Amino acid sequence: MADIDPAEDELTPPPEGTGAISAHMTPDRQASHFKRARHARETEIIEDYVELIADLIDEQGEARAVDIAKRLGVTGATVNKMVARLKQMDLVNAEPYRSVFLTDEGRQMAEASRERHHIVVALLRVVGVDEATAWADAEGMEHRCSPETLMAFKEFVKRQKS
Amino acid sequence: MADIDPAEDELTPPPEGTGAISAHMTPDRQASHFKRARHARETEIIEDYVELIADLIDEQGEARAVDIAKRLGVTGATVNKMVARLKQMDLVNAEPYRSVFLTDEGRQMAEASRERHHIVVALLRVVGVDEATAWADAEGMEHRCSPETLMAFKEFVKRQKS
DNA sequence: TATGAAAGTTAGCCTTGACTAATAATTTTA
DNA sequence: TAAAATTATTAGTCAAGGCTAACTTTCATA
Repeated sequence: MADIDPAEDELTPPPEGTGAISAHMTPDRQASHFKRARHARETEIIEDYVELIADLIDEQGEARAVDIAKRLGVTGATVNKMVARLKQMDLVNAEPYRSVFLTDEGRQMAEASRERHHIVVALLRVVGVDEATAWADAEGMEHRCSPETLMAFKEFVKRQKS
Repeated sequence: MADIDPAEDELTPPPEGTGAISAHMTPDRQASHFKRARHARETEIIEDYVELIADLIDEQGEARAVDIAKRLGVTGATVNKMVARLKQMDLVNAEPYRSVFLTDEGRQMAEASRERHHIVVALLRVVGVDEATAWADAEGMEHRCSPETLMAFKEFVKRQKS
């Protein structure tokens, strides 16, 4: 869990757009995009776990490590370690040999994550991506859309449907 | 650098869609999505470096470690280590204390990556995302779109413009 | 209720991608 | 051309997120 410094605007004047860097881009601004991307990479695994735990609870009443492992395609040991981390972050409650439950904070994260997921799927469907691909691709994309982009997706989907 | 097994279809019948898992989804299929996502996370850093090196070469004639570091927002040491890895992967040519150049393979990857980037930006613009946000978000999203989705984006943008 | 299978835990290892600090090479410039 | 400044390299550290193997606990059932 690292950086992301928000105060990285208003810098040197933008370079003329000869190369691949576009007009509104500066090295520092670009650096902050990459920092954002690194941050997203760090949080998305957490979000995947939390969202999946929510799914399991809603579907089966509880989230067992073995099911988490199965769905994520990782070993039980990995799940165990990760759940410990989630617990430390106060996203889940977990006792040894018992299944995993979400804290309020965890539930909130799961809901948010799930909503983003659905919005991305809806957008993909609207622009012509087939169902299966939409679900597959949304898995990765949902974590990388800013609130602005998600809002735009939502609006756009709504417009298309009317 | 890991797995991704393609042969993960045609499994147990899909569960009834009561919970968050959708009709066409099975644990195994979901697992393969997550495996895909993990794989994407591994490759996207490589792609970011390669694309950036191409940008620098096109803009300034060469890619120096110090510039790569500046734009990526990492230290020189990190760049150094990463360049060594890229070299080992035959994506770049690099000699000690000299700047970095792309191999044919690297150049090819950069072009592909850049094209994806532009398609995603175009799509985002079309659905109403503002320029700056589009560039920022595309940075992360470009690596997570399947060829099918990118094709759909391309088609959709073309349709909207006519 | 004993026991064996299934699930959970723990320890130890590996790779990635970041970092800092120290050192070396190269460039710039006085 | 030397000294100073910049840039590159190397060594060592760290956390994350995987893994396997060995072990313990739980639970279903014979």
